[in-house]
Amino acid sequence: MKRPTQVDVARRAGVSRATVSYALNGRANGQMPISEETLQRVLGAVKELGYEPDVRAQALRSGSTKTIGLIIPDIHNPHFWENADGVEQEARAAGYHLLLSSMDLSPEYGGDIFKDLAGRRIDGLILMGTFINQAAEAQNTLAHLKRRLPLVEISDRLNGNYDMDVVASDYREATKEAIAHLLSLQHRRIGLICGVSARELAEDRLQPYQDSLRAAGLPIEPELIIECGPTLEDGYQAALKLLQLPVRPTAVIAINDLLSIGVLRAAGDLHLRVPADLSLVSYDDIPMANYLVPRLTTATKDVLRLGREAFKMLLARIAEPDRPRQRDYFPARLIVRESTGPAPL
Amino acid sequence: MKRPTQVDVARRAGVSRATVSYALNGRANGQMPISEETLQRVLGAVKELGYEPDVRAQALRSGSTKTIGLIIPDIHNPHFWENADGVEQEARAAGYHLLLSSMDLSPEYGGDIFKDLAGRRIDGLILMGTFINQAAEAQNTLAHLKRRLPLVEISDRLNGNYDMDVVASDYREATKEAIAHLLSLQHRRIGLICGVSARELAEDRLQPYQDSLRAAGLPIEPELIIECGPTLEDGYQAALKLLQLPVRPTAVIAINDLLSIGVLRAAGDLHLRVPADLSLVSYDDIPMANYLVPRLTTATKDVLRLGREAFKMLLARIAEPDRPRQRDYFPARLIVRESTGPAPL
DNA sequence: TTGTAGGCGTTATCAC
DNA sequence: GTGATAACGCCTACAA
Repeated sequence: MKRPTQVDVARRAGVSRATVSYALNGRANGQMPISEETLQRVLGAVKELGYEPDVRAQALRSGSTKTIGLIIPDIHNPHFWENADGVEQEARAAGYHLLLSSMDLSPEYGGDIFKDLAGRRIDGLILMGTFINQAAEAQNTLAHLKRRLPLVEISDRLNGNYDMDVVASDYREATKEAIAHLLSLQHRRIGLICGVSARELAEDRLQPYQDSLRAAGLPIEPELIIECGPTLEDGYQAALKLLQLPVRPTAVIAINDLLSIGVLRAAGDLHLRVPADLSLVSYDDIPMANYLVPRLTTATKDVLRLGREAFKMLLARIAEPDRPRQRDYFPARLIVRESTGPAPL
Repeated sequence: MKRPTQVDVARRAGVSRATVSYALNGRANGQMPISEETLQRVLGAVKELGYEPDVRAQALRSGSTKTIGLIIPDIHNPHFWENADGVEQEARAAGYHLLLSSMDLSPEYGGDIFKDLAGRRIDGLILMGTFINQAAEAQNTLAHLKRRLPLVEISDRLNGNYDMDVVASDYREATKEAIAHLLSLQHRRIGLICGVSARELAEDRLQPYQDSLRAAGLPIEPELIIECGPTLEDGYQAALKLLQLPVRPTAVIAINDLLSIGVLRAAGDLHLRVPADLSLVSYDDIPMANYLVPRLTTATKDVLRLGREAFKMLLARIAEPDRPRQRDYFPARLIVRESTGPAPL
């Protein structure tokens, strides 16, 4: 069963193809006036035939696909879903589609997305995480990209290397808050579980962690900082190692809530109670964080909003490719719940 | 900066457009032989110019977009993400893209996907969950759809209403196992938290729950069955209600692991220990289930495999639209971990 | 082995 | 106001 095309509609309505096109879109632009009667005839024919414009042809002709790409670092972390949610909400409202790709699925820099956009399938791209910065090769690709494609970054720094639009929100201040919080609870040995898919993703926590400790006159002990991967198991193993140190830390900062679930599990295995024996702070405030036992003390970004703003920015750049670079910053803050308490004696 | 097209490549290589096309695709079919030398010239030109075929034009011409749709019921449940993962893995390998849509994002039957396919943007569609069956209107839409579009269902029943390919896996047997497990632990009051986005999604647990209890000579008490929504908070509230009943159940079955997290939280709030005071069984075996405290006793489907098989089936149907209906069944089973134990006295 | 020509369904530019 | 006609970039008979 073949689908009806504009030609069929035109025939059915007794007009030409061009007229059909005008009747359907031209009106919106207020450009081409169409007589009310023809309009109705066309619309009628459209309905009778169940005609739907072919997006592919439209895209080919108009150059725009009404689709944007979104690259996230790790599809298994709920944190990034929320972000995608925000982008999607806004995109949907604007009539755009979302092509989601995750770095851990397609390791070589979201290969598929890049291929897609090379085939002009997307009108713009939102990148999450400055980790793209790491490799020189990626730098090149990106610089190259920026010339052909509207790009927005959701980042943890306002001024990355590229001259591109950015919606930023970092955990620097929140980390200072967190350390201050732990210090005020008399913690002096504070471990850090640094498990992300790329090192750069953790800079905004690693740095202030060290700074704050130094500022408090505490030593930075390498054995207290564990780098690992981004999975639950990674968090679990890292915590196991950390908590079996000769002198156990009394508090642990895990770099995200997902890892924290692994930490809680490790604490359980070692018969440590949280927060009585061990305090735990993490980041992201994923929906689950407030339902775990204990509820997590965690830092939060308004991640939904971040996504929405990123899309708005992208849309603006699509509309006006030469506008000046935009930047936006949203603060994060610490939410104290139940996983932190006074250090054991 | 305009992108290079086939014409540019042809000019650069000193051949005609057709030759370029043959050099790039014809070879695969073994149809059109091309001299090695020309091939190299073309490939060289492609590389120099950084030419990438325009997928839109290819799609328009060939009628195929190499993209399939996937509709999942609830984007916030990790369980469905894993499923999508399976589909994506297989799809990627076959050079297909995935357009993901979730019922809770676009309530009217994955509106976007349907629009996409109307605009011929997808070559096939995978549906998750027989819940689509519910409304008569949806029935119609679907029957209509099946005529134009390869369709595969990932379902909990082998024989749905439509004559369409299906990859099935239900929790019937696993539920019987679960109840038997609980009964053997001396539980006699077993609550059920039935929180899904659509009632039909729970049939394979609700039914055997009742059957098994009856078979064991136990009454079906309506107050022990709570229906609620699919979110963490829903699970939490439902559990709170259930656990504050005049005569408390000693065991609870939550219809999925996400809800279970809410249940654990509620138990915590009421100072009930799991499994000492309360046993908990759930379903899906999301990655987190094995890291929660306590680790969840839960039923598992090989959900990754389900996704992969579904895609393979879809691909086969795309290739051969009139092949006989295919069905596949994969069993689920119960994994006993730490959240179940002997009933308190 | 390679080139020519026509068409996929739309939209934009002209005349009428 | 409306109707031809030419692109958009690619694929594929068919002819050379």
